Amino acid sequence: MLYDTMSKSMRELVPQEPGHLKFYSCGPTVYSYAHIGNFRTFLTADLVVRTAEALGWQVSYVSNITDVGHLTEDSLADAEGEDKMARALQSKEGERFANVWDLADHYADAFVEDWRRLNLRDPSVRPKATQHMREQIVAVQELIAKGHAYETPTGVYFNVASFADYGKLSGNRDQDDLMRAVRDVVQDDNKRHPADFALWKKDEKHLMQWFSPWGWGFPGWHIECSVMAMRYLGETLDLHAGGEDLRFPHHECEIAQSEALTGKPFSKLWIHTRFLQVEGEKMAKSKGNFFTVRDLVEGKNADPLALRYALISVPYGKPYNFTMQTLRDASSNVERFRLCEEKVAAALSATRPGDDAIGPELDALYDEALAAMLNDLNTSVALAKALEGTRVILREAELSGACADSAQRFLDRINALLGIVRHESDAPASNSPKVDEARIEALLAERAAAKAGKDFARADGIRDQLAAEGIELRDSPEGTTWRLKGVV
RNA sequence: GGCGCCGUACCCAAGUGGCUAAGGGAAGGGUCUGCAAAACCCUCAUUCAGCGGUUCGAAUCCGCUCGGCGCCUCCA
Repeated sequence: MLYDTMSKSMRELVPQEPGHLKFYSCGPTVYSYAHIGNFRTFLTADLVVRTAEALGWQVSYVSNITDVGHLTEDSLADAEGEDKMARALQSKEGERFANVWDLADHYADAFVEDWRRLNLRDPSVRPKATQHMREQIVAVQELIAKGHAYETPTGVYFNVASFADYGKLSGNRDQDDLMRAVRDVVQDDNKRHPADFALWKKDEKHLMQWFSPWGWGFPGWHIECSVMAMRYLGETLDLHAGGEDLRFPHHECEIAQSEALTGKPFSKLWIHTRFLQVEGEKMAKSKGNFFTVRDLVEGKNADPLALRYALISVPYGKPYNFTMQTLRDASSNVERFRLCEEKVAAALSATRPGDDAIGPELDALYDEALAAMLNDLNTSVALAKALEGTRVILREAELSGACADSAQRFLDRINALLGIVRHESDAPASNSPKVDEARIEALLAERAAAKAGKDFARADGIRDQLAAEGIELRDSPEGTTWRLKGVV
């Protein structure tokens, strides 16, 4: 069950081909590092995939990378390269790149790195817009042939008047009304209707350009997703996802193009992830509350799993106010899973005799977590059930071998569903801590000696010293371990 | 002007007609510990922004008021 943005109601997601989900999720434009708001949206897609897989479905999951810098749709076509990527190239961070292509590659690679750090499943296909130029040109030609598009001196435009359903997703049916409200709309006199949108822009000065039947230029923003989605998933998708801002115009335009082309529904269901706010305000660089994944993970030593936990802790359909406190809360929760992993690993090798006292309870909790995810991805409840499971595991003084097997199964299944127990990819889990491990070991040895000699003042002194450096000690009968605490 | 969301304990937050209003964090008490930390156990909303209404019954439905927020051709 998912909340479908098109019908504005809860609808059951039923794949056209039983047990095989065809899913497209709009990816980022790679002109900068992706921020945590971007990732809330991609995390939603990830959870859809994981939930479908938990059901035993096969999932064809396509998530694109937009590596073409698009102009504002209504800007004049002579925009002198003033698109997002060109602007990024001219910015301070962009100076190190030789050209826009290098810039796009760099940020695309960084994006995939962050993606894996946050434990997102790799899509079946991660197509790039620049690698599907021919298909885009062909699609535009077809739209012209079918009378849904026309050429002007500045480009090729989709004729909105030719598609009666335009506005069915966003509710923006009254174009005059829309025009009245929108400020700063630059009119292009060559367009037949203000709402017509570009399929192809003629521009011989653009930093990225391709040759087409209409001369040199570049494709409109919306056409790439239509083309790539249909190329890999067929004419009708089961589900299409994206951020709430994409509902209009991007997805509205995708529908118009795709359905004009095929005469078939473009997607059965649509879901849109609400925007993330930070410290009560919209994220903005000027407000100082703008965070990329690497800002938090590298700059603040945040555990990537904790960040993932925090970002999925509120269901995708609700507004979410991200704060540093939320991240700290998430850290202690993620720590619980880690403790369980250690405890279970130890119990597995100990193979103590005894009954499986916790198996049925854990299985029930997993079922409840899955049921919550099936209910419009209710991550709050799913996470609560997962946490209750850790309590069940941790409250046992000693896990029997049978209990350990059950606990392991629970952790594996929870991790497959929510991705919060352990890292799944080979990507570096976190940055190598900038600490001198040998020195810490030496101090721990000294402290152990001090403790043995009842010199507790010295022992506590060492503990305080390390604590000041963000290193937390834990004494146990087996000895002392240490770990680096995040500084968020 | 159009479309839409939210207001639940100190904080985050689930619950959308009916058993004791999930879960986490913080806080307080206890077990453990040389002392801590971590872990575990216990405590922590007669009440769901306010006011009316519908109903045998509402945090949940309807209306109004107050407060906060998002999207509307750059944006996840």
